[in-house]
Amino acid sequence: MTSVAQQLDLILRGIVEVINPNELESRLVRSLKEQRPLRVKAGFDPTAPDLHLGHTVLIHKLKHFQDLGHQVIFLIGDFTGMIGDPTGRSETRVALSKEKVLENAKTYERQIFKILDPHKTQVEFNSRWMSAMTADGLIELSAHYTVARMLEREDFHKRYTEGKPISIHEFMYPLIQGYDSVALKADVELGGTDQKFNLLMGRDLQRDYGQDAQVVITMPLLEGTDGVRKMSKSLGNYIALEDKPDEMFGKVMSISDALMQRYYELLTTEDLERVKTAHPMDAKQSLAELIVARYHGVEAGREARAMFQQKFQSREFPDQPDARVTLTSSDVKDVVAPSIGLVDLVARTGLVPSKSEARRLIVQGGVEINEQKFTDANAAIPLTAGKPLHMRVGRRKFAVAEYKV
RNA sequence: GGGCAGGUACCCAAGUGGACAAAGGGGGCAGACUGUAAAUCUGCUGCCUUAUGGCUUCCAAGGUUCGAAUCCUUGCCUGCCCA
Repeated sequence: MTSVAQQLDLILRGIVEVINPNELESRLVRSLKEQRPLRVKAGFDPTAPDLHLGHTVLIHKLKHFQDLGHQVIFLIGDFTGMIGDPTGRSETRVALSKEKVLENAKTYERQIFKILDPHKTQVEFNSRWMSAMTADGLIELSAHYTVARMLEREDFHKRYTEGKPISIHEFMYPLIQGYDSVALKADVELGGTDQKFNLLMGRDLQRDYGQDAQVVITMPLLEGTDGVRKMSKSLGNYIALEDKPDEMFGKVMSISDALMQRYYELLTTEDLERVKTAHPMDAKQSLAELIVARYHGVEAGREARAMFQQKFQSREFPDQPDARVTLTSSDVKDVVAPSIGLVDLVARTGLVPSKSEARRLIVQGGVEINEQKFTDANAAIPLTAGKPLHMRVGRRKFAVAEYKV
């Protein structure tokens, strides 16, 4: 086994905070002495099995522990996911069926095992112990914490002072997350900096339940593609692990140079000094290729890069368009001189949500056919069998429309 | 349980009987500029058959009115104060 100093070196890389560092060290010492791996836990929401790069900051840290021989626990908060939406607002979270939860879990595994070793990872669901808990147990659990302390949590505090609604059950979130640590006898819990309150709850509860308090390690939140707000699905600024290679590549390329540095720092082990001296665009392409390769394979990474260069740097029509449309004689008015309205043609590609949107796009100069810009929405496009139309729809979408008699 | 204030488009937020598909901001999309960058500037941003056109929107359901996001009634939801 690796020495404590070496372990700390890897564990502390890239983290924001350890609570508390001395405890971490003594646990590692004990673990080494007793030949007992630490139980390292990180929890994930079951409703969004669509993992994105933001999540991987945490998963990579789990991987570090795993590589050091510790027991990694990937906890799926299916029970917490079932009781409601913590951010309040109007959208009530739909309760997930057992089948759906299992399905989501499968999806999770498919994604996390691109990073973690499936044979060494313990996947848990908190419904395992929470569903079995009686109302008595829940009341007892709630008695371990006070409302005043609950309101210390930043978002609760903010909402409370701003007069925004907070439902009672939202208080159960941190409580249950903390109790998960009790149930799992966690030695370490990892989470984003925004999870600090919930992570500390685990420490308090473990002490109350007669266990050693877990060590808490917080990781930075990765900014989304907008470069400002944290990466999240609901903000739409995310790069999902299961994004198609081209899409993933494109999203990475659209980030700012400053953000690129950040991505290199948190998502790779590349030398940051070398990145700074490289041409920003080359560096960005290399980053994009690296990330695509990690989740789709080396070959896919190379292809995505080539495709990108073709599509956007050389402005060539891609080998694989985003949509293909086949038109037949039933789509045209006059079979002798077949043609189709431009708005209809664009709408038919399915690359715009409505005909109004198609019209707007055309008027604003966002549509090209065979490298010629068309801005008259009412234009009729003549069709010839065997001569497919190569269309650019918006900035980054391409379609091929073919007329067949 | 009582009193008060609210519920407007993806989000925030104006509007308090007709000129409202509804100000403004954010976000998004497009154009220019570029390195598909970012920043900046400009435009667009409910839907539909050609549009000086039609249709559906302002929590929900009724009602008043020639006409309602705007007034009335009931219901649902939220916050504050009192119990």
